[in-house]
Amino acid sequence: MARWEPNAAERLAHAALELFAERGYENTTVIDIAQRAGLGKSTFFRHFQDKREVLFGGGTMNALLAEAIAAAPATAGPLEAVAHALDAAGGEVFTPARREFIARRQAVIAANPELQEREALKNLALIASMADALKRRGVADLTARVAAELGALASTIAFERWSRTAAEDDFSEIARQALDEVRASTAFC
Amino acid sequence: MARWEPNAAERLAHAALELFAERGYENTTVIDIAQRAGLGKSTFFRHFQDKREVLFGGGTMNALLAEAIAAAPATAGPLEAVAHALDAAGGEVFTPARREFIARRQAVIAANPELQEREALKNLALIASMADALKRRGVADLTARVAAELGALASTIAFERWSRTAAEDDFSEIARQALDEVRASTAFC
DNA sequence: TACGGTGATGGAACCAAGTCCCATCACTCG
DNA sequence: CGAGTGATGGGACTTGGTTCCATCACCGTA
Repeated sequence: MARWEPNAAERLAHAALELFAERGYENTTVIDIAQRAGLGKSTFFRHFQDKREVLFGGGTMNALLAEAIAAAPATAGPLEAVAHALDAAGGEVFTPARREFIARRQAVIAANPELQEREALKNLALIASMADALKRRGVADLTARVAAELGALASTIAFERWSRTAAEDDFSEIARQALDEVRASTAFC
Repeated sequence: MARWEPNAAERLAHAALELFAERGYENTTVIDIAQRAGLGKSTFFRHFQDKREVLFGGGTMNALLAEAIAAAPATAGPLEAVAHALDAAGGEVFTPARREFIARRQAVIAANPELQEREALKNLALIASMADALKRRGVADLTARVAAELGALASTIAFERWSRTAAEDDFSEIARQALDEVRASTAFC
């Protein structure tokens, strides 16, 4: 079924992360990445829209969260539905097996403003996606936006904690805890 | 005091907005911008870090909001302090005189993902700046982050409404109203 | 076995963003 | 009037990103 070496995109993403970690994002050329993956520059841009995107390619995250929100029990309030989504993220994306990889990726992003910009935009899209999913459940517009925003904040906080854990803690549990703390904090505002 | 034609940065920003509105961001070259301002490419990059930054240059916003939060009455809670900051923004930045200009700028940004990325990052910095200012008032870390996030959301909503108003409504009032609505919405989460 | 179709690839030519470096020019001060 | 200062102009260069075309590996079919 597979021609040539398969998984070109995956190989490129892997090579890119390696090189970024070794020499930094700025000191790595697209040609460098392609060469390490045994490919050419053209092929790189056939698989990724631009150099940044090679770190953000696996993005089915939006759909995953939206579906999880849609699938939450009808009795669940907005934040409960969001909690459902974070649960799903813990089960499918932020798994113990990927923790190391994701943490290294995050370190690379943290070291480069260009990548932070891309991440910020992806995060906005994620929030919009969650808010839309909530509205489709009949949640009022503004409430949906607030809930999505609070969910994103909880997710960020949970991610910070989870990626620092040495133990193989479950992201879902950490996220639920973070979301509870965030919800409690709104009372003090 | 002034040599040559003064206000090079201002002239460049003005020329850039004109050209972006005329032909779009992507179809405008840095050289085009510089030429319309009567300057050279080198001079453009001497005044702005990159092509995107020409639309975000006037950014003393962070300091403005942080100072307004610091200056809020000691009795004010986190969200009241944030409201104070939005008030200041309405008085210094989102003034009736600049409404038209800012709205056109926003239209250009809305039409281009590259510019949206930059804006998203600036917005993150703004939130961090507000959260820091709140912490310096003794607000608990998490509460500060939540309040800053809610403030940013209120600001975004207020801006959407303000830039669409034909009348010369006061941003501060709209923002206060939006913040109240956001606060109320947290109860339904 | 031979042949054409398909899809992934490689590479060259090209444009624009951004950097570096140096010459130049306008103005100021002694 | 001459030296210093700071903004400018422009050219050479690297890299990101696009476009186009030739190539190559595999597949199905005759």
